[in-house]
Amino acid sequence: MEQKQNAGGIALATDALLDGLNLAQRAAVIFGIDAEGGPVPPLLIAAGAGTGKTKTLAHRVAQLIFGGADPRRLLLLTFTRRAALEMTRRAQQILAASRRGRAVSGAEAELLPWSGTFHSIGNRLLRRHAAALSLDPAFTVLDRADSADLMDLVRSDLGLARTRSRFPKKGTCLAIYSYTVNAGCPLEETLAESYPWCDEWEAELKPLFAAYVAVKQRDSVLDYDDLLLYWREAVEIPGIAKQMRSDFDHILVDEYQDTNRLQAAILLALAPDGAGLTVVGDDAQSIYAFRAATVRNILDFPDQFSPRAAVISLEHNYRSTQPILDAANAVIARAREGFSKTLTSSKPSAELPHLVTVEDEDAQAVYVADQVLEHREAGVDLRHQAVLFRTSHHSARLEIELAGRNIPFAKYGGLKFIEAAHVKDLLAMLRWAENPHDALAGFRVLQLLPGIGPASARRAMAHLGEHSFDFAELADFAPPDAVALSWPGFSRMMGRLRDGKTAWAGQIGLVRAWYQPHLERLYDYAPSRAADLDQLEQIAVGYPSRERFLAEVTLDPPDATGADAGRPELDEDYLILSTIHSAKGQEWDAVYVLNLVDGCIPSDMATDKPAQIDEERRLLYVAMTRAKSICIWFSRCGSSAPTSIASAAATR
DNA sequence: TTATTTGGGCTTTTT
DNA sequence: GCCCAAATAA
Repeated sequence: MEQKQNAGGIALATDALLDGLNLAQRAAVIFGIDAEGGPVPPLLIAAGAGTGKTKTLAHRVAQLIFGGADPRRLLLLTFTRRAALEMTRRAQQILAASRRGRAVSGAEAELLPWSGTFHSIGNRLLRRHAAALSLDPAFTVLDRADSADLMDLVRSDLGLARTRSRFPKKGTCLAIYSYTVNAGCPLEETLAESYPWCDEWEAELKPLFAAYVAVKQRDSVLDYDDLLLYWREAVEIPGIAKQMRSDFDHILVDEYQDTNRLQAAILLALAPDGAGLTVVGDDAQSIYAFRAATVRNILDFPDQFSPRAAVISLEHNYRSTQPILDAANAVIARAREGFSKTLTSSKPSAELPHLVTVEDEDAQAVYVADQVLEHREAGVDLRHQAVLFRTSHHSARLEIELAGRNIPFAKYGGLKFIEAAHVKDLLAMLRWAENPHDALAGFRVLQLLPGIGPASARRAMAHLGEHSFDFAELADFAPPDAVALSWPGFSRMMGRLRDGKTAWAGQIGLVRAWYQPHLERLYDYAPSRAADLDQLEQIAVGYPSRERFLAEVTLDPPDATGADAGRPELDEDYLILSTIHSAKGQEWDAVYVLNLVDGCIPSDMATDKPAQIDEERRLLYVAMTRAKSICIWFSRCGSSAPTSIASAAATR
């Protein structure tokens, strides 16, 4: 039994912590952590698919804490909140298993209070430092759809609504803007590189984006990109940077291959010499270039520091059988750049992955459904099987087939619960109450009243602005005659949300009581929509304040399917349908990959440049490496171009 | 000024 | 099949 002493004389039970890890994993867990609690040099863990990345990172966290690190001064940045929770859970388990848990968990305080996505951590830090950044600490956060709506409002204000030919739609405008911000790439270049069909609108887009930024500032609203932008701005202010650096002793970043330049800049500012910084990722799984993620971050990481940062590779795969890995390796081997590594498995198998050629989508849907049922008969639960596809609508035909056969399923990566109109209505009321300057929220809320359209809504907001955004003053606004009867009830309700006497716990009830008749008037299927709002209310009671609830729900929306919110009909076994992007980090016994057809994978929109083809290749690689023992791809009769990714897989 | 209808047009992936 | 702008009705 190996024992070390740290400065405080506490024994480090190293063996217990390293139990069940292979050599490379152990090396990654203990790298640079000495018994004296001295500075820990920067480290890159290049972890291939299924190599125990989460386990290794969780052990490293535990090791740090054992070594004396304060878990409250540990920053853990993950790609989703699900990943953050998983990491915390496992670190806690490891600590408990080594009978030292009480030393760190204290009361019921969360083990790692600073774990989450870049965006949610940014949100919290910005509120903390709001004053120094001249930010309103009550700022509200716009989700993707809200941001697009705001872009649309600004566009009509600028008179860009009626143009000779079709102007890019709001979502496209936002995507372009977002890319320029996250990649730090000039508009002209962004258009030429990624949005060539919008090239002719450069002269209009420029003022549009400038106005969009100005309105966000005027209204104290931040979009997703702002959370990163302001954060970077904050770390460029010496006083704030110093504070933030001294708040965290260690920073661990998961899925580093999918971070963008802005995120890398923030990290570098927080840890200029790399001390305490650990990043984990797999360049072969970089699939978010469209969101300005750049694989350069992970490829260039070691050279950011002097001396160079250490790199430890994990190449032993515990998930898939060797034949599946052979096929996956063959796919990725054709990529042009990357740390080369070859995954090996400890699970030999005679069962080869299958490439099934079908006549058309109907045949594909029938075949998948047959196979799913067959595997269930053989003992593989539906929840251990997943169907993966490139774009959300690729599963449409299959969904019909599954419904027809009564096979329960849950779909990830499709519509989010939060995007439903009635949910947005309710959230807009709360958001407006939180931040009366949030004109977008106000605009939406006001138009819920029958008889109030864009023009009256604008007037009402102007009235509010003239009276220092005091909601009590809404009572004095003279609405159109048609609204005269319903106005007092409305203004009273909004006023109570901000009068300080109505506790957060009661606010949703207040809002819902007012909203119910409007819900029934505006939408079909009111009862099922009301049920959604029940669910939202359930989620809301878990948060201590309106501000926390609003931020969390927009930064980490629950799924439409309610899979983890526990809808009763989904408690039983169900099949997983998911986009490949949303399948990241997950694994299933059986995986079916739809539409290995030129135009689908690779997407017909991503074949212009070799770099895009490479990303499609990595996407297929991610899909294939989700499978533990059964992997079935679907190709189409008469579509096997020799250069296509499909043929690389088929050579197996 | 608001509410509803009609017809043309269509780049995916998500924090 | 959904989004969006323009036309029409109240």
